[in-house]
Amino acid sequence: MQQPQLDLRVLQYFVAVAEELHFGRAAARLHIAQPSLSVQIRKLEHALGTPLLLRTSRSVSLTSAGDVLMGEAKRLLAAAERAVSLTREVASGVRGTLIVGFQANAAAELTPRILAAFKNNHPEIHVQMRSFDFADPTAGLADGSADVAFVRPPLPAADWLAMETLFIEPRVLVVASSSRFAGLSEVSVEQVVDESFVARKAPDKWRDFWLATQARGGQPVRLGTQVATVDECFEAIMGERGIAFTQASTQRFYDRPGLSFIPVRDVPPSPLSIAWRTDVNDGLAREFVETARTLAAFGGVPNLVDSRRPATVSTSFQSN
Amino acid sequence: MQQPQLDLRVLQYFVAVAEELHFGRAAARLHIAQPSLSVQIRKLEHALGTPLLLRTSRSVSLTSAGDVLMGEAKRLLAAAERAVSLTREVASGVRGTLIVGFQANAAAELTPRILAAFKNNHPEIHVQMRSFDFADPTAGLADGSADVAFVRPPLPAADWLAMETLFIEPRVLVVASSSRFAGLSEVSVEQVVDESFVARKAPDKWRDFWLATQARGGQPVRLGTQVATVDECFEAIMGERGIAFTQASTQRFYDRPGLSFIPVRDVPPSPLSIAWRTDVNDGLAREFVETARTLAAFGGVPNLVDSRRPATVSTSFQSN
DNA sequence: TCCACCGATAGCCTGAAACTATTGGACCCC
DNA sequence: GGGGTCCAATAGTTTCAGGCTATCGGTGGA
Repeated sequence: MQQPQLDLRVLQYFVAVAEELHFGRAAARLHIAQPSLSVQIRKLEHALGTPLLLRTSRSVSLTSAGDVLMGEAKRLLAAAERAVSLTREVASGVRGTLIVGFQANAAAELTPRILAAFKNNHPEIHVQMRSFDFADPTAGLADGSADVAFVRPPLPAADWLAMETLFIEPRVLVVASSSRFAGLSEVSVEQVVDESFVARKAPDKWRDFWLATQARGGQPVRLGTQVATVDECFEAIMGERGIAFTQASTQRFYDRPGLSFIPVRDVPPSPLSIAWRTDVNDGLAREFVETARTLAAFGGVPNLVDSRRPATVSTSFQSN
Repeated sequence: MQQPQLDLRVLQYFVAVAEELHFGRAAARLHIAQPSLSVQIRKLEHALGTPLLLRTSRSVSLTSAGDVLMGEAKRLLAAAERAVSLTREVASGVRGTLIVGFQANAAAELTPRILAAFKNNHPEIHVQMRSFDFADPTAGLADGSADVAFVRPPLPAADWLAMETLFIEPRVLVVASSSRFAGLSEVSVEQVVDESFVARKAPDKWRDFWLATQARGGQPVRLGTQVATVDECFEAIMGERGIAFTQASTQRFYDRPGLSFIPVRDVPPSPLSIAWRTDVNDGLAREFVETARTLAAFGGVPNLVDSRRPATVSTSFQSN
């Protein structure tokens, strides 16, 4: 993150001038003197490296850049104000908070719909999405830093953990575009058994699931780089430091030049589940789960393994 | 718009501390001295009226308000940066701009889909949505301040104007909840012919369309308040200064306590069209129209008059 | 031609925010 | 339990960004 070299106050000045198209009136509206305003706008233009306003001694008009900036500035200022009041409301307890843990692309296409529906039903609740890296497959539930989470089983069994599968999608192989596998319409695990695999820095059971050790017929895995996040993973793959399996939806969220996604014949699919803690009685979390279940039943995620699967409740791993 | 009393620089300071959970390291990362940082954070907390960080002499942690603010701050900073680069790109001509005029709720549920699809097909183009009040039913096309526009016919005929209907929806009557009409399942124009109507400050033909003068059987209209925007209109209605007709989709976008929407039996429906200028050869505008047409064919707007209507091209008003 | 309008410039002044040095509380370890 | 270390807070100083007033200069209308 760079220094934004942008000052919201100056942005407000600019919006005032852009709306009034008159430095004098804008200055009056801002309760500052006209010369101060002129100077600030000039500085802003200098900082951006482009004129924003065309002035004659009789009129002021916006350049196209100024026009764009005005729109952006208004949105920014509104967002800033919302941020302030949101923070105040959370602080004062007026507004409750639900922290939703997730990894990578969360529940894929379902995520925005679930969030929209939940916010619609609970406008007084602030939903905080929090991303977790591979080290915690429970996406924050384990240490209580999330109230509810989108997770990908298998998770370590724990009696305080409950989850419900929203959908099941196939896994695909990710390779560098330069790889000899790139462009194949399908591969089998056997074909890639001798390749280096990018491994997730995660609990053994989870790491092994993503290395598909079960499907290798006892063949040991050649380990490539270890990674903590999806981005690191794809970075490693593009750098030809290994290949990896991932859920099919990542192709739709992370596709980029240099990567190639190939269906795999004989790797078990990956469920996407919503999980929560059973040892805290969190009504909001339950409502969120309810919303997620409803939306999942609607469908809308492409390329599922079995879209007719009924929603079922299970405690981690095996049924209870 | 209030003064945001928020400084992006300070927000950046806060994010650094929130991420490092250590004033010394954060200060080093920001290239400032630790005491300066402490002071700024304290000021920020004071301005927001709430503690954001819990400090002991051995550790720093986030309060829930701090947690929320961190998320908001990151989004704000990212948005600020995007605003800067967007403005620069537009200024340098790297990024083209398409200005889309609209009124009220634009193309209703279709709007975000059209925008998303267009942005997907033209990631290098910045789409600027610009709202217009009733005074210009062409939503900026007339004076060239929009390249393409969502409009609601009938428009004044003009040979430089072309348009294409995306969908047609019924019109409904809007009244205050306290009105004797509120709660009726349906009304006829005859029933409300003696009421005061909120009139749009607009060209006669357009104003009359929205007063439904054609459907009144020659009865003159009692004019209530004159309004320039939808918000003003609903404000007037809630203040019982008149009632009005509006397109059905407004109910889904502007519904609020104090307003009541009632289907009307015998008022002609309102088409929503995409319009552009024929006297400038704007490829982007044509592409936008194309996208809109395609998405409209998909449907997805509830409660249409005739969803089987084929897309047809016509110059304003009558066919050409 | 003169005047009114309006943005830019010049010069001054104040306060916000940076810096350095130091204090004071908490934990660790012997 | 006392010395050492870590770390945030406080004190006091300095600098400069941004505000102000006064004025200039260019433009268009009367």
